[in-house]
Amino acid sequence: MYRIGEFSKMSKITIKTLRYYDEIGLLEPEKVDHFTSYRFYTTQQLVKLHHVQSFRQIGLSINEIKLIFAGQNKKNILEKRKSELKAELERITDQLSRIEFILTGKEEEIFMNYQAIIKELPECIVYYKD
Amino acid sequence: MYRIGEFSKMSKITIKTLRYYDEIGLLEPEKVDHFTSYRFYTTQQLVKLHHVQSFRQIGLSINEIKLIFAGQNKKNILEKRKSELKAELERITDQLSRIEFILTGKEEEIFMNYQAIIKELPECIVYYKD
DNA sequence: GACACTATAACGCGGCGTGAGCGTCC
DNA sequence: AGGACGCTCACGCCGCGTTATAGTGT
Repeated sequence: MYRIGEFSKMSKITIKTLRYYDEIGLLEPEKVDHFTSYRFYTTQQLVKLHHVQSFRQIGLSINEIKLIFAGQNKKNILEKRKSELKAELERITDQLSRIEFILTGKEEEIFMNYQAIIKELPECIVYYKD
Repeated sequence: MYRIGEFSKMSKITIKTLRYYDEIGLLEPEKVDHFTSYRFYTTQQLVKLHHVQSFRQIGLSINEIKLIFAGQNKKNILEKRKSELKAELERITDQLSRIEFILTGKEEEIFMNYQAIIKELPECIVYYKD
């Protein structure tokens, strides 16, 4: 039985995070002293916490990790995360190309034309598409 | 002069976001009626808001956008964002390979060995590296 | 008077970090 | 008795979305 500080050092998870995981019911200590409210952990929790860490490392939300612990199909959740990551990948490459676009100065020209249009049609529905 | 609802439709930015941008000083309306507190926008704000949108689209934080409007070196901020995106890219490829690792079932074996070690050395410093 | 429009204020989200202000162990 | 350790609130972050409640315009 380890107290929270020692357990924190073993797992390299901050005390605050451990208390948070307890609060939300993700990882509860083996025992809690009724009088002092001190938390006590065992190696069992260490193993589970290690699982939590590896799931966090691939970007699963805490709720998703809870679902896995509750017996939900792990493969489905991982596949879902995989498609999220692919979407993120697209977003990032899109953002990178947009940045390049701006850095090469092409955006300035477009913007100037754009202002010209607005000056020409000050009350028009240039933007208004619905 | 457009009221917030019309301006929202023109820019396709929600009313709530427009009010938020006003509140934090990112984009203030041209005029605010002293009596009714109604906000009034012009095409000038429409142009600026368009800029905000394109900066948001590349993932800049609102503070960074404020800095650009305040005259800070735009190129530096964009380069900084670029390096952040490259870091994100690495994180994503790492997460994807970790997921593949778990999905191919290799992780189970490691985990089982790991539990065996813990059982053999229940009070040892297996995790304790510092 | 109905109904669309506007306003402010306060809370929620995720995953903790950061204090304040206490009690406990050795 | 002092210092390291533990506890429980409660607020901060970011970029808004979501009610709730009330005033304004036509």
